[in-house]
Amino acid sequence: MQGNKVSEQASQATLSELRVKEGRRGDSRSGGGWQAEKSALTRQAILDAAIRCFVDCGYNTTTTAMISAEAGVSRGAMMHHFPSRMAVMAAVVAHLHELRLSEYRSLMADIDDSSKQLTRAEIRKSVLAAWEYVNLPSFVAHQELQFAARTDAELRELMQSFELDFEKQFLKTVKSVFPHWKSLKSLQAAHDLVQFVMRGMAISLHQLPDNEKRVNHVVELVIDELARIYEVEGEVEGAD
Amino acid sequence: MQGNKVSEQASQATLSELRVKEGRRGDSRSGGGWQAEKSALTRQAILDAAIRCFVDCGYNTTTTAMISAEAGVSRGAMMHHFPSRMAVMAAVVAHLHELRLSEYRSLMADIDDSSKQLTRAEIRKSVLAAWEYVNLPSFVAHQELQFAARTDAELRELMQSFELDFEKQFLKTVKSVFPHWKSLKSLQAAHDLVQFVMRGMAISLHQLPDNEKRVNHVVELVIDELARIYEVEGEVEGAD
DNA sequence: CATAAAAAAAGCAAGCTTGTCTGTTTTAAG
DNA sequence: CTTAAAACAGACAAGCTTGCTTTTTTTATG
Repeated sequence: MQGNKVSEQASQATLSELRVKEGRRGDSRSGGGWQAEKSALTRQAILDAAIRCFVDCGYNTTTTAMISAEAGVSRGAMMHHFPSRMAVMAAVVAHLHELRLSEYRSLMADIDDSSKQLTRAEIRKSVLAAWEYVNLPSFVAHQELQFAARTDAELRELMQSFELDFEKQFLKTVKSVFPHWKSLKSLQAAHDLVQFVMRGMAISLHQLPDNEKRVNHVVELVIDELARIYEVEGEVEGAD
Repeated sequence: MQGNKVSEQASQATLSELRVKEGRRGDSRSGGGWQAEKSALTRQAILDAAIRCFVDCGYNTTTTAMISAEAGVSRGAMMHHFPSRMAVMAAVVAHLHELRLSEYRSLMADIDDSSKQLTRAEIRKSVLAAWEYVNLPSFVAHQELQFAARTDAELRELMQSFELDFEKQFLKTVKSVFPHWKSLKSLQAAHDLVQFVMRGMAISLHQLPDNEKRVNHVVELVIDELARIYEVEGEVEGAD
């Protein structure tokens, strides 16, 4: 039905390499348990492989065989860790939850915080960070899941709690980066504006011409608008 | 794999009704050819059914059997009109191209045009029209196609020319509604901003809480920004 | 009415995906 | 060394989807 090839051998070797890196036998100086460690290792390999599959082939067309091949493990081994396809998806959802938060925080960490006043340069950095963020594999993979969840009740229910928590943590991160933005209401709206624009661009850019110029122009508009919001409402405490 | 039911009998009867409405036999007073008309009728029924399937079950999980059942025709009949699954998709793409343009123009037609100066009320109307637009079944169905096209080369190539033309017609419509917006460059950017935001909201709103309030707030921000852009650049001819 | 063509309906084989089942290897423990 | 459990590998049947083929019905035409 579809012929997207995932990275052929790029990551097949990863698991093996990690295995030998750990010392192949009897070398369980790691104390606690080499078995558990190995188990966690293949688990991670499967989860990472699933993310790559989502990015390259999409959620629906990703088969269990595809994931196991990409991870470099047999289907049997995979079914041992995850008894069903949906079990893999559930684990991926949880994995992406942490990964995305971590990556976003990392991107936002580059912004000069704790300055007394919020400058336009910092706003710009945060918008560009958001743009980088939606171009990460983790975001694309999550987008595949979220999009599929629209018409997949089981997946939707599975993701629901994670989505809620992510929203909370996401906004929390923004607040910590912009502690001088007083009005929570306007900050929420500004955050939403940025996220909506970024998501819309991330989807549209795949097959549009001149996307770079258009994206840059819209990014500038968003920066302008954020600066305006901050001026008007951001400094006034209890304005809402 | 997934249990979304499309409207059970809502549209099964549609085709039959249309058929009897036309007079069942010998009543070919329509002159030119009842056969061709009937053929076009089932064709339309299949296309409309496919759109409903996309909205309810998504592109990937929509099977040929699903479409034919929803359209109220046998799979054999469907294969007669469209020799393969992808042939149906190609026809749907072409159909949606016209449908979406028509619906968007209809939504934008409510705006008081030909007024000498662009008012904030008109800007508001256009933004709300864009929001209505992305909530139409036609848009959702197209979004399913476009999203699937990211990882489906065949579908992507199929849609490419339509996407380009749609962009052109889309912007053309905007220009005709806002003839007083002088700077084409800023109009393009404003249009992009609105589209990106709307697309982002349309995707996000499916599983977020308080979406209505948040959407409304962001809509207001976009209106503010558009008004600002129009003030700054819109009136100045040849500013770009 | 007869005939050819179009349209519609139904059946069938091939391929793919999932989940389970059985067998083998590796690790931990006595 | 032996044994139990975990991890791994591969094979299998069941179900579904697609596209093709065959048969029947409907329409157009002489």
